[in-house]
Amino acid sequence: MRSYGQYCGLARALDVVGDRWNLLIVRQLLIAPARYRELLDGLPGVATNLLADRLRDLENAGVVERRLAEGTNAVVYALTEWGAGLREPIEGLVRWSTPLMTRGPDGDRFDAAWLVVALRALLPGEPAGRRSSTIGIEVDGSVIRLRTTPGGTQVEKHDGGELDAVLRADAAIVLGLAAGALKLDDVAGLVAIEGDEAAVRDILRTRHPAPRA
Amino acid sequence: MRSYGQYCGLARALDVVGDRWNLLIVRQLLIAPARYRELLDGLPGVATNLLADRLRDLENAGVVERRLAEGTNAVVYALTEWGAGLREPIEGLVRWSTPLMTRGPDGDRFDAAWLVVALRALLPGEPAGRRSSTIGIEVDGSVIRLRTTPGGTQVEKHDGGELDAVLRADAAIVLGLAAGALKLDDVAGLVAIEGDEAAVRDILRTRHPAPRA
DNA sequence: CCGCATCCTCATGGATACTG
DNA sequence: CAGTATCCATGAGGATGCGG
Repeated sequence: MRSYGQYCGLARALDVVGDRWNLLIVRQLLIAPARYRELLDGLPGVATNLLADRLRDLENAGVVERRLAEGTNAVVYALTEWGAGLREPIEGLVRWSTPLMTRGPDGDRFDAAWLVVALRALLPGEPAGRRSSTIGIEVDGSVIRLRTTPGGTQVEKHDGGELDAVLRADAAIVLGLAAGALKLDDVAGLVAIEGDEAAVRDILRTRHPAPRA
Repeated sequence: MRSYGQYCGLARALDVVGDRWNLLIVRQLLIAPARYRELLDGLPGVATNLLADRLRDLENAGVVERRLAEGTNAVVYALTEWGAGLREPIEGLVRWSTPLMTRGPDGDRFDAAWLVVALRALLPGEPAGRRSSTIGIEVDGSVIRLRTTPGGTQVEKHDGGELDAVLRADAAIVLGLAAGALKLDDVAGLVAIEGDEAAVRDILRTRHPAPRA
């Protein structure tokens, strides 16, 4: 990218990550380190030459690093510690975007893994006096796991294990609930809950302040 | 801009503000509402047709609004309430960028007004038990004012009035101090302080956690 | 002057085919 | 699978024009 040529933190940050696709690549790596092919699949619409270019740029800038998967010679892309620091501004953009998400997917593609980033940005408000629980969010067949502890809420892909409850709904409903734009009782017919419903209500209670359109 | 076509908050946010120059325009309007010509001057490198295009885009998206200056028919651009919500992700990017700023302005252009955004992003950590004070930061002939209150720190352009102290240094030093990368005693020869030095040290004490390169 | 609109050139992005 | 190479469409950047 052409540099803005401005001695300003925002301008220099954008010199590094302002190029098209760059922050979406970082989003994918915030979910988990990934192979080239996984990135291609998780970034529908990207051209393969662009992905290769951007990964090189981000590596040279110190945002991304190539690792070798254990034993094999397979390359795995991951964020450096500094690159992982982009989580904060990215979460800020996700919170800011909630008015853009309420109209639903329209024709846009969707990948349930993106919810790992979005729910983490939207859910963990002040850790009110909550009890610990583990609930699953099932969207589009995939399950995201939320683990509530007194310190905050962990959001991960679910890879099996015990769940106190499972909430099943489509993406727009889940995001609306997490952002506080929807109340569980308002969309009762569109949501299925199995297990400890009180734990689900509890986890949806605290959140960051949401912007208004 | 071409939409990413992804039902993801980050992607939709970037559909709105991811285009080149957009976030820098928002930066200028976070400093203060501005006329077209002021934006042109505060955004060195932008082409005038691009600025006009982007302002139209941002207005259609609901980020920016045109106002009429009192009495006159002069157009003033300002952020909507939603647009002002971009302050959080922008401040996150500014904090993330500190490793990029320590090498100083190379040949980059600089405008002291940009410090209003940067210092606000870097300085207000937890409001430790500090006393209230008003200090000026003079960089490049311009003065920024920091008003410390128990609730936090205000950062504004200085338009006259009482100051408890004035710190004079160049931009890289000021940013290094605000980010915590520099200690006042380490750069004593490069900084001039007039007035209540203890108030200056006090205001530089609390800040956000800074990322490492 | 201010607030844009037009025109032109060139760098970048996007889609697809190809290679180690 | 993990990228390169190629070709074409789009958009940025700069100069300039023009009405209020």
